[in-house]
Amino acid sequence: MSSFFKNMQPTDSELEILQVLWENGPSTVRSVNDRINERRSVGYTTTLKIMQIMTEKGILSRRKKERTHIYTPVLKKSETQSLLVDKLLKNAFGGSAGKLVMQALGNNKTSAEELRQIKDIIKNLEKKQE
Amino acid sequence: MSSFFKNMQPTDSELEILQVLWENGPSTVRSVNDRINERRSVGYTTTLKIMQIMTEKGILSRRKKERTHIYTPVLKKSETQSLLVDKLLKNAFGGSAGKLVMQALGNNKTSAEELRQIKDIIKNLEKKQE
DNA sequence: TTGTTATTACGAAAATCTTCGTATATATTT
DNA sequence: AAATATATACGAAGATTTTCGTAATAACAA
Repeated sequence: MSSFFKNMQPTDSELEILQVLWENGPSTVRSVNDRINERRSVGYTTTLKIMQIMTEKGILSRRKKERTHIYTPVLKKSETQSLLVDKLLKNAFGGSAGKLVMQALGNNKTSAEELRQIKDIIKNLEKKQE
Repeated sequence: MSSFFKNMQPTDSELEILQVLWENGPSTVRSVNDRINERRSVGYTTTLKIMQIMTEKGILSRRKKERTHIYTPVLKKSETQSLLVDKLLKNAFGGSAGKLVMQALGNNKTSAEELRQIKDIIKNLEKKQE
């Protein structure tokens, strides 16, 4: 991943928008704003402004499609998630992924399927450590 | 945990200070600032100000000890970590702890000991699910 | 063509964060 | 007691975030 993004730290509002784009794919401001308004009330121009700023920052890109713009996240979902996890790890868990994992597993319900997947990952990691 | 703290979202600077307090126990501004200055240069009054604001917000408490103040985090380390994990979970992983865990384990080196502990946790969770 | 609607651009206000300078108070030292 | 050192309080500047209102632009409809 380009080192340019190492310092990307989306704000809460920006993350809210990214989530919509991850779920729905490339979208117009209108569409994103409608989606957000299902949960809380925000003006159209507010969402527009934040998406414009995100574009300036390089978090989103856009292309003209007839009279509107279609916005797309520059980084893949997993890349952004990775940056966020790394940041939390560094800022609150002294870099220990294990501690973070235990906290996440302990406080939340995780499906049997996911638990199985996690066990596979651990198995692979242990194999590497030998 | 009191619902009062559900919205506590320490900023990066605040988290930096919390980390020092977690590691060193209740401390003076001087001591925290010295610790931070081992890694980056910040003025004493900057640290003082942030710790004063954190006290106003209820993130820290303080007591007078002779001529200085001793600051202490109001929440335990694990409680704050839990809040931060929950927030990241909600904001970036659609609530799926499994996805977060996989991301954290995949991108980072975790000690054999920690992997063992995580397996224990999973074992217990699976037991509960049956 | 003239009015209506949907979209983007621009600018600005309010809130918060980060930083530090200066003033004040309280010890400590000479 | 006067000078020095240390700590807190206060305020303010600059940056960023969040929120909208208003204006300009472009498409569409009557």
